Amino acid sequence: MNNKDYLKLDNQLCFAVYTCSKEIIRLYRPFLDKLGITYTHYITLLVLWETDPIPFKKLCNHLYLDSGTMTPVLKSMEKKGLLTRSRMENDERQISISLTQLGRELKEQAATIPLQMLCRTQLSPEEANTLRDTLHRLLKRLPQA
Amino acid sequence: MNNKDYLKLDNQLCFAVYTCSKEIIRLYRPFLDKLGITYTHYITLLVLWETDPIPFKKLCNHLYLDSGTMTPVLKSMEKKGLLTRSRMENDERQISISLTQLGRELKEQAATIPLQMLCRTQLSPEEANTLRDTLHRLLKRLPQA
DNA sequence: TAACTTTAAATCGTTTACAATTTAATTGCA
DNA sequence: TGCAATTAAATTGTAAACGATTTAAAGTTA
Repeated sequence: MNNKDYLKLDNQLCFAVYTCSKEIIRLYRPFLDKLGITYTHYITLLVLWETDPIPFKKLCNHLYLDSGTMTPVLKSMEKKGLLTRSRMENDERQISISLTQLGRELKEQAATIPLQMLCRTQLSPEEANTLRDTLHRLLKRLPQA
Repeated sequence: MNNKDYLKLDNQLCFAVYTCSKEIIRLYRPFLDKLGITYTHYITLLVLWETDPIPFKKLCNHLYLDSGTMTPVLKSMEKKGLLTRSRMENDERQISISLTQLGRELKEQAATIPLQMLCRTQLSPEEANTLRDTLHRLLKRLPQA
C-alpha cells in the first residue's frame, strides 16, 4: 500500500468493523421492536438465558460493558419487568441479576431471530461462522483495557 | 450447530463485530487524545483530508451517519477551529464543509496512527486487509436503510 | 480494632447515535 | 405563476457508551 493511502477512510479496518456493527444492529430493529426491546437489552437477555441468576460484574464482563452503561440499562429492564436486581447476602456490594417469568418467556419469541438475521446478512452459515471466529480471535489478541 | 445454540451470545456474529468495534476504538484513544479529538472527529477528518470541501450530505453518506449525529459533531469541530460550515450559493439548503488551516495541519500528526494501530491489533497487514475487505463485502450486501 | 486499601456499583458529565419531526429552500407541475 | 411535493439540515427525544469520580462495603494490616 502506498504511504499516502494509510489515512484513506476505506483502508481503515476499524471503520469497516464500526460501520458493519452499526448496520447489522440496525437490521435487528424490526425484530426487536416486536419484543419491545433494544439491542443492548437483547444481548443482556442472551447472557441471562444462558446463566440465571448472574452477578452484575460477570454480566458486564461478558458484554464488554462497564457499570456506567449497565446500571441504567438494567434499571430500565427491571422497570419493564424483565429482570430483578438484588444485593447479594454474603457481599452487600454485589448485585445479583435474575430473570422474571416474563424475561424467561421472551426467549421463545426470540428463538427465530438468529436465523432470520443470518438471512438478512446474505451470508452462508459457514461464511458467518468463519467471520465470527476471525473476530473472536482478534478480540482475544487485542491489548486489554 | 445445535438448535438451542442459536441464542448463545458467543455464536452471534453481530456481537463479535460490535465488541471488536468498541475495543478497537478504545485503542485509538491514547493517539486521538494527543490530538485532542474523538474517534468521530477522526473519521470525519479522514474524509475531509481526501475531499475538501465536501457537501454535508456526502460527508454523512461516507460515514454512514445521519444529520442528527453529524450536525452537532460538525458544530463542535467548528468550535475547535478544525473546519468551517457555510451555506452553498446555488442551493441555500445545503451546507459545505471545509477544513481550516488547523484541520489540514492535523493530518501530519495523524499520519503515524494507522500503522501504530495495526501494530496494536496484532494482525499482519495481510490479515488486516483480508478482514477489512470481507467486512466491506458484507456491508455492501446488507439490505440498505 | 482502627486506619488504610481494595473492590463493587452507582453517579456524573460528555459524546455518540438514531428515529421522528420540524423548518426552510427548491423543484415539479397543474 | 402558485401550490403541492420533495429535499436538506436542524431539532427533539431517547438510549447507549465510557471515563472519572463517588459512595459504601469488605478485606488487610499495623
